Order: sequence, then structure tokens, then C-alpha cells
Amino acid sequence: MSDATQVARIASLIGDPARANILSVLMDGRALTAKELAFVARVSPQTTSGHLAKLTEAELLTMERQGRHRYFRLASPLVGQMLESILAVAGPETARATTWRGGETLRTARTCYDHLAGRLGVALADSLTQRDFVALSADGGEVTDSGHAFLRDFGAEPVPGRRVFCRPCLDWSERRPHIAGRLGAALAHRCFELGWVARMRDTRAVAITDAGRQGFQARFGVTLPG
Amino acid sequence: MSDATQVARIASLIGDPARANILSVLMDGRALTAKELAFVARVSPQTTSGHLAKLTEAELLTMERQGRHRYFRLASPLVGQMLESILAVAGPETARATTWRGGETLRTARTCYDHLAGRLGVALADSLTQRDFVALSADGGEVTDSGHAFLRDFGAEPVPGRRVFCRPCLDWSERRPHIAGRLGAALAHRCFELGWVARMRDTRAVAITDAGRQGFQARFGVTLPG
DNA sequence: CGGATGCTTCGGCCGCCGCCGTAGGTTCAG
DNA sequence: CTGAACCTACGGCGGCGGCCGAAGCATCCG
Repeated sequence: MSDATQVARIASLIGDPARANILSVLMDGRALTAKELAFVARVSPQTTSGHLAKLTEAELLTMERQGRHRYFRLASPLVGQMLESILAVAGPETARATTWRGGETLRTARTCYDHLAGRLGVALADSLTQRDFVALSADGGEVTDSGHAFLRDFGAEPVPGRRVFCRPCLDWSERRPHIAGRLGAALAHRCFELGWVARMRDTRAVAITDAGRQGFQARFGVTLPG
Repeated sequence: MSDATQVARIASLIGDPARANILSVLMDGRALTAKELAFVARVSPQTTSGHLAKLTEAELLTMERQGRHRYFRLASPLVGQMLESILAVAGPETARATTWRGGETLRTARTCYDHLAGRLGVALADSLTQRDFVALSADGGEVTDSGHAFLRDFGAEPVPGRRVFCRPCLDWSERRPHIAGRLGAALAHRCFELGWVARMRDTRAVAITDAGRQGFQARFGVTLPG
């Protein structure tokens, strides 16, 4: 089976509006039940069940039983990365379209699978790059010695693992890279831990708290609009 | 309209096997005619025309008229990046092979339809241009008198035919033009004939031989890394 | 145990879309 | 001007696949 056939197989799965809704809402890395996903997909639970079976079969999602609930989440960061790259292509259209509820909030700060994106994510990447803590290239990134010290001090030392350490991820709304990979995940985790940002319901947008505004200014030199 | 709807719109376009074939074969940055694309898509020209219209409408492809031909290419590197990320999900083993094993080799030298591309292809174009053997413009190219003499001496006189004689082809990895058309084909053919380059299995990458390294240096003034 | 909840399977309906044949517009060669 | 090559527009056919109602398992609760 050729590469193109595989691409078509995956893309046709994402190409259905109901399934695209499901995948999009799972992009923040959370795990949701079939019923919740039926709601966001705006189709009946029966139909949703079929969609989820297909997505799981294709290894775009993973499922874990928990009592009588079934929780679904993206199978890997690769899937989130793929969705993000499709958004990057579809993005200009979205930007041209009328602003919808939450649009501006999403552009300010949101989660991208397990790291921070939007203006906040890009600003953090800029800050780290400008201070020579991180060197970003087209297809990878490295943390400098002083960068490691800064991260240790900040409390965001990435956990060891096989996953790529630091990777630039093109931001669909800002059209500039933010930091993904284990480093991106660690940064985001620490920001949530410090209460600098907080998840919002039913959206990937995150709220920046007052403490966050002060913290991002003090530690990263990033000034965010109040 | 939500971002998920946009994702579905783009993905459903890619989700058709014929269109996936078209996009995949264009991933190397070449521009192909509708007829050629009909062949790779394995559907009739009429059907292909419809597909190409949709892909162009969605700004995944761009089209330029050239006489009675219509050349199609990917609208931007973002589109190629998106396709790669889908491929990364579709076949981790396949993607790793293309990205890692062949990545650097592909960038160094590869075939683009029937001519040479990558750093080698761009370097040859630069050499011919700099010596006033070839004059490249945005939508075509001409060979000078001294250029014809050089080519005759080199043994790469293009065969007569209706096909475009000399055409700049934007190089996917280098983002600079290399030489396509009958001239590009003749050059590539002669390089293979001289044993300067050799095809590799299951990839568009080509290997540059030791004889090639010396030859490219002597005849074209092109120095290639060992 | 019986009812409620979460989820899946099955079956049938229906609309969308990919496909090609025919026909027509445009460009180029002789 | 004639014929050929390239591409597109239109119409009708056929099948894939999304959708829901009804029914069937699994799990939890009282």
C-alpha cells in the first residue's frame, strides 16, 4: 500500500465534521467519555460510537475503560501535531472568517496537546530564544547550559523519556513557532502548577491569572495585555 | 465557523485517494501538468480536472498557465509540511525512513521527475547561470550560444521535441530554482551516463560518486562535500 | 434482583460525491 | 484553416458512508 493511500485513509477519517470535532476537542490532551464526545460532535451516541471505533482502530485515539465509562484521548503527540499542521493550512481561512465566540481568547493563550500555544506560547519561545536559553532551528531545538540552569530554577526540568526533547511547533494563529516536546510540556505543567494559567471549560483556551501576568513579566520578561 | 470545521474541510479534500495521490507526487515541489497528474491519480483527465479545481479553490495548490498546459504545484511549504505530518501518523516506519534515513541524502541530491534537484541541482543551475550559459527567468529559460557549445562538448544536447526546453523548477528543500525541461533531462541523463551519479533503491535520492565529485568540480566548478 | 446508565451492534434510509462519456473552449503546428 | 493536443463543463449513474431507531451487552445502584 502506497504512502498516498495511507495519507488518504487518515485524512478521510479526519475529513468528517463529527470526527473533526472530536479530534479538535481532544487536542488539549484531555481524555473524555464517549457521551461527552457525542455532545461536542453534535451527533447521536450511536453514531459517535461508530466514529470512535474507527478512530481507535486507526490508532488516532486510545481508549481506556473505567467502570462503565470509556475514556478517549489522542493516541500520541504526533496526532496533535498533525491536527495542528492542518490548522496551520486552514488557519488563514479561519482568520478571515468572522470572529467567533472565544476566538480572541484562543489566540491569546491555549493548550496545544500538552504545551502552551497562542500569543503566550510564542512569547515564551521568543523570550527563551532571545536570552540564549534555547536555540530553535527548523526541525529541532537545543537547551543551552544557562537554559538548563534557568529551567531548574524555574522548576520546569523536563522529565526524561524517548519523546523528542524540544521541538518548534508552528502556531496556527501567530504563524510563528512555539515550543513543543518534553520541554514544552514541562513548561506548561509548571505554569499550571504555579497557578499562572488555568484551564477553561469546553475550550482549549486557557486563562492567564493575575499571578501569571506578574510571573511571566518577572521570570520571562513577557508583558501580557490585562 | 469553528476551526474543527475548517480542519474537516481540508482533511476531506486530502481524504480522497485520487487527490492524495496528486498531493503526494507534488510533495517534492515539482510543478506538473493536469495530464501527468491524471496519470498518477489513476483517474480520467475529466475527473482530475475537477479534483485540481477543488484543490486550487481551497488554496492547497496553485496553477500557472503555460501555453495550453496548466502546471500545478503545492501552494506553500505549509501544505507539504502538513502532508508530511499526516504521513508521520499514517506510517511511522515509512515516515521515519523518509525523514531520517533519506532526509539528508534527499537534500543533497535527488531526481525530480527526470532531472536533478537538491543541493546538486541548484548548484548546477547556479554554475550554468553564472557562466552565462543559461539565462533563467521566472517562467522560462534560454541557453546562450556559448551555452550550446558547452552542452555539446559535455555531451548533453537536449533531444528535440515539443516539451518545454528549459524551465526553472523551484527546489523543494533549497527554495531556489534548478533546471527542468528537456535541458534538465539531458543534463541528468548525461550525468547518469558518465557514472557521476547513481540511483538508489526505493528513493528519489541519488548518490554522487567519486568520479562525479571530480567531474562536477572540473566541468561545473561545483564543490560537493565528501 | 430490577431498573437505570453508558456504550455498542444491527439494519435500513438517504444524500453526497467520485466517476466517466460527451461536448465545447483554447492553444499550437503545419 | 484544419487537425491535434490539452483542459474544462455538464449530466447521469452508482456506491460508499454517515445518520438514527431499536435492540443488545456491561456496569453500577438501591
